[in-house]
Amino acid sequence: MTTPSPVPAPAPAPALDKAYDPRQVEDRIYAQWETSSLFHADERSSRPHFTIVIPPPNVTGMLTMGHVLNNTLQDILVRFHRMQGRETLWLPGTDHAGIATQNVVEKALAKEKVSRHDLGREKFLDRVWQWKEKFGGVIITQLKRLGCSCDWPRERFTMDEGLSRAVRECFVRLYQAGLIYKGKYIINWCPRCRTALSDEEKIPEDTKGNLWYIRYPLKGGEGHLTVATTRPETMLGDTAVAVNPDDDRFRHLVGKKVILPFVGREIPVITDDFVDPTFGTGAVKVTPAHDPNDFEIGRRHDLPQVVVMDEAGVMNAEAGPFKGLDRFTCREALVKELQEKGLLEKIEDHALAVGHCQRCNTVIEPYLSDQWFVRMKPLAEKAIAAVKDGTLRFTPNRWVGVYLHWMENIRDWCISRQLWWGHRIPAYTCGCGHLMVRTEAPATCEKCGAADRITQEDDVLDTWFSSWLWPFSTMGWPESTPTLARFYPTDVLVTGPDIIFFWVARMVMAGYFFLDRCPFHDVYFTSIVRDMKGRKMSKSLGNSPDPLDIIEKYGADALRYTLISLAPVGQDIRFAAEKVELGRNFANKLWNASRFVLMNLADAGCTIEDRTGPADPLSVWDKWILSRAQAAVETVRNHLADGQYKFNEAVKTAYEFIWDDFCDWYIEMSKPALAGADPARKKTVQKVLLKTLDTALRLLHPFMPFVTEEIWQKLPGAQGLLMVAAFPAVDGALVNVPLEAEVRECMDAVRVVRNLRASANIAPGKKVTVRVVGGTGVSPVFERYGEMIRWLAGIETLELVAAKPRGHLVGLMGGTEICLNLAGLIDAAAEKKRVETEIAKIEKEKAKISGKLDDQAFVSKAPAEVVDRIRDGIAAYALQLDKLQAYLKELEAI
RNA sequence: GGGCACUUGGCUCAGUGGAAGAGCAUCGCCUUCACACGGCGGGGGUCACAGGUUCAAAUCCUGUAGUGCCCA
Repeated sequence: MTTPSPVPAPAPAPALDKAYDPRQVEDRIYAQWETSSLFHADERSSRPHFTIVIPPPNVTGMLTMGHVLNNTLQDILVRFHRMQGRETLWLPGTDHAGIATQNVVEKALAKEKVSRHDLGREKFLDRVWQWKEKFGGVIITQLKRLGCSCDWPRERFTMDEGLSRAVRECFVRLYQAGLIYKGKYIINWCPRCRTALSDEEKIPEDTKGNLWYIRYPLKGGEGHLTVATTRPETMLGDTAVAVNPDDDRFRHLVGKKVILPFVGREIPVITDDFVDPTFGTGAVKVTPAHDPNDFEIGRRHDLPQVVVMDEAGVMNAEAGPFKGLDRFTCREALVKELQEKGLLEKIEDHALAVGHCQRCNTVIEPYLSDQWFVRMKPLAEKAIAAVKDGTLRFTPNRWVGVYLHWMENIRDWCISRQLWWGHRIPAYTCGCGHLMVRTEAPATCEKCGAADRITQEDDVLDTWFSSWLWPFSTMGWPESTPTLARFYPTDVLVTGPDIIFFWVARMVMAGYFFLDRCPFHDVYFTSIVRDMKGRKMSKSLGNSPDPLDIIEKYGADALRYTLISLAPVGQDIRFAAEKVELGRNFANKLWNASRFVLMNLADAGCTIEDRTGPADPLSVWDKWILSRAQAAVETVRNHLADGQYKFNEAVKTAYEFIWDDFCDWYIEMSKPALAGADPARKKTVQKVLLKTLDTALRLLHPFMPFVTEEIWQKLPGAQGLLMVAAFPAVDGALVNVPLEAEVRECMDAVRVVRNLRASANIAPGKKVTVRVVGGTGVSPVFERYGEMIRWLAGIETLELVAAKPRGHLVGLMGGTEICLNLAGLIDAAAEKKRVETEIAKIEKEKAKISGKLDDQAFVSKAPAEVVDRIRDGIAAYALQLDKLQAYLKELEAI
């Protein structure tokens, strides 16, 4: 008899619907979680913490498949650690996305036929804020649909007051440290956005262009000097022609002057090491105001800088006859004119990488202008060391190379943007010319004392200038808050490799500079979600399914499961919405297994708190599933450990445990006991079923939180919420490896019989007679576990016999003949064919390994264990062949 | 031009030195009292190609081809 449960018998479990319907569950469960306040991290808690800050999505953004993957991974980690009792903070928020947001609002204004300039800066910003309040942050709601367990009351926005203060503080400190400067340099300019961009925001695209060979007439004489260029329109801004100092072809021209066509300027022929004598003619035009290399040459030779176009990419007065033309129109017109004047020597095809604006894809113009920069080299040192000494770990590890290459060749960061939406640069200039960098606007000029002549910089800062502070600005920095003290540094950053420079690297630098701590110890770089043709998902291609539609159709758990199982570490994913059926089917399988368990628990009187003990007559099958559960728990824990992050392996383990071990085998094994006459046995099985289901639900919860929570709460004895129930730990006492091997043998026996049944087309419900040849001792599993084998294989009579009976189909388990009685009704021809195929297959396998033994080198050098295994294998095959051939002879005799 | 990754059954992908795996698709049987979003069983691959290391290579090395990404 079992020990009576100390807890009063719970009410009979409610019957589950026949199929799982996520739409009836998800919103309700999420509301339950949210109102429980269990997403909230308490900074007063003394438990060890686990912290993740969300990569803040753009406030204009909508949930994409990329977000789904990224945030599901974070949620898995967060839920996994929360269930282990860590004080867990997942800090959410959104990013103000300067250019993107300004573009969106400007587009809306355009419909009213208003430009931002019509409104003026202040009114425009009011409109942006209005827009943000109304439409911004839709993505937050969408993340909730996904099941994300963020600490929502802590949600932050990069433009909110606290973070803006952090940005100003950061700017001032860097300025005071001499790491911020302002100056006239060549920067990347987007003529459509009309702002400067950082090097990282310039996207190079391979383009088929041309190389134009242009003749510059020599001053005061006959002839000309020919230069080759990919951008002829910039010739209007040329202030020199340069050749390599070692190039003898041009030696006689150095120091002479040439006349710049169209504008008539006399420009010198100079020498500079930068010039590659093998490119074009070996002579290059020098345009210091429109090319970064020419800019450097210009500085070395003190050349004038002539800007020939305006901020919109339209040629200005310096362009002479081409004034007022767009830069591309100008190119065409200018080339045509050159041709007519006989100054165009030739045109060659030339492939080159043209920079495009990350936001609007307009061709970037290298442009001379006054901008603010951060000196990066000093910041990079600690960030390099962190990765090299293992303080900071990347998964997959290969991104270390990319990171280090960028860090070690780091260039100064252009941080000013000619936009309105963003953090305005906290620099103030007095009419007297004095510059003041302050976190708050100075009331009077510290130099001349004037109060009414101070103006703030018009420009705003690069959006990433606020994002790089995200891991600590969201926690209240520069104040020293309890949250910061408790939860910084964070643990893991989960993000895409596409923003390794934009964000990851810069966060590391900021973390060290401002807090002298690496902001996280692990970075997990996610896969990129592509369509089935391998193309990146994008709005313009229209190949990105809306995750919300998928959630509506299949459920959030299904989407989470499918994406995770498709995402091996470091590999891109090919995704199609139909694949989510995988996850839906799994959720349904789990639902129905639970339904079965709950239906069979009505009279059990046990709860999930009950353990099986000495009083419970545990069968081999009970012990088997409990042992399998330990294996699954251990594997999942290992796969999710720091530095592993094998999410796909982890979820696969849970899947196989639930589907294969629990559903396909244990549930089937439990049926005889549940229907049997032995109440003690039945009670034990009920306990094991409940226990195993409980473990399975806890194990799977981080991956599929909704369905597991919904089911778990229906389990007898479940108290509170699964999301804070303990994650399973391995119970070593339940691990039984030899027993698992024995059960595997039973399964093999069952499979052999099922196989024979299928080949003879016997209906599943029809019971059969099976005779095992060899009598006692040959195959102990039949003696010991005959009862279960009979049940699982649909056998009425199972006998051990000394000799192979007639009129039976024969199958082999190892060398043991398993014979299915067909009462002589054998389709001899079909059976002969089956056996012949089988023989051929085994012979092929045998031949494959036999060759090895003939090789002396193998026998002498390979480990004995390997050689033995091959020997055993050959012997086993030989035995099987013997039996099958004998059987074949009998068949032929029929 | 340089670097990184990938190339395994029809499709999508696991598998890092010892007898080729999963899911989907496909074929056969079954609407059996958890589940047809299911069960049982089957078929299907000289692991891109060529060399090399090793007793042994899908796995390690070199090269070639193709694909993708990053950098210049």
